[in-house]
Amino acid sequence: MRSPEALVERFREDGLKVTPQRQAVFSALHGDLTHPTAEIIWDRVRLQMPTVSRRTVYQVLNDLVSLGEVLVVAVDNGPTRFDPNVSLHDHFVCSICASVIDVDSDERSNVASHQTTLSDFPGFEVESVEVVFRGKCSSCASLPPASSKQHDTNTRQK
Amino acid sequence: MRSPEALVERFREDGLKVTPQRQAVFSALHGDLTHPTAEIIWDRVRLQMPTVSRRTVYQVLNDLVSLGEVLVVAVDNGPTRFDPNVSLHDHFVCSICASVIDVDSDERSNVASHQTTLSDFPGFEVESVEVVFRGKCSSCASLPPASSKQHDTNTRQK
DNA sequence: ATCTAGTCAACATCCCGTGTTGATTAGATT
DNA sequence: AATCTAATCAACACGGGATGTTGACTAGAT
Repeated sequence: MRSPEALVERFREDGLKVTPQRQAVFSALHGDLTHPTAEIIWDRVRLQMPTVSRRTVYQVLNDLVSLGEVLVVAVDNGPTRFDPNVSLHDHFVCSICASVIDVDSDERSNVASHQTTLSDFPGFEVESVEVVFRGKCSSCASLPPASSKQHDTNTRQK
Repeated sequence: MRSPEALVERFREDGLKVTPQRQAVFSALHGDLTHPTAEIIWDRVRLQMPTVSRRTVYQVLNDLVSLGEVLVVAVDNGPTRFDPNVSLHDHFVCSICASVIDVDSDERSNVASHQTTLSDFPGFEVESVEVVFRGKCSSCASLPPASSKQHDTNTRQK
């Protein structure tokens, strides 16, 4: 995602109005590396603009995705997470706290070779490749040394 | 996922009863490479057992996931998809028809090097790595040569 | 034959996201 | 400054997916 200022340009060029609500979403999302949900962004925007509607924030986020300025991170079954970082990178997903962390992949040359593998599938058009690491983040890995239930995949934090 | 017969053993060993409903889910899922949703499995089971409840099918699927016999595929925001193939493989996701296709990855040695990359994150415990390819499957790539809307990311099939 | 886990129906509830409507506000442009 | 029109708002309803609840009943496992 470009800077809020650049997005103002972009929106104007596309004939979209530059409203305070949209700008508030721009700055709420700018530089965020935590892959927030729409609800989180809404909460954040309301701190500065208490009357903004949920609908509008969802709308602006979808607009940003449609423009390719923001990516949707699809790594779990929870609510949609948004990623303003559209440059090439991977993700680590903590199986305990569900946090998503960026992983700069210097080894994308290796992944590129995966694309070669897909040439076994004639007619398929590969547009992107993402690598998802799963496991425990440093916080969750150090927390409960004992009392580890096995296969507790039904547990989900609220 | 093991064979329905082996799962019968497994369930008995774990003190779980081997009911016709559970066995029906076993065979409905066995050898399925299409990553079906719970609703699809429910429909399939009802062909042979019309009175089975939705609740029970969801329950059995969760049981299978908890036992590690079935994996959950988290590649989009739609309903949960189940994968009875627990061996090491990757996925291709069609951005048009949302179908998920297995990709045998002979290059997992490359991906292993990604795990090395994560050593930059002290304290993180990587448990699994998956590669997700996105693009158009052969069917969807050949269908509409013209009339391509740009950035139509809001469109979703029912 | 008994004990108890499973199952069932028929609800309700929750979450996430979107559709609707009609009134109002306020960018963009002239 | 006036106009046109997109955008926003409130206050809803709704939809899909999944789970919780209750109480009665069924049927594995021993």
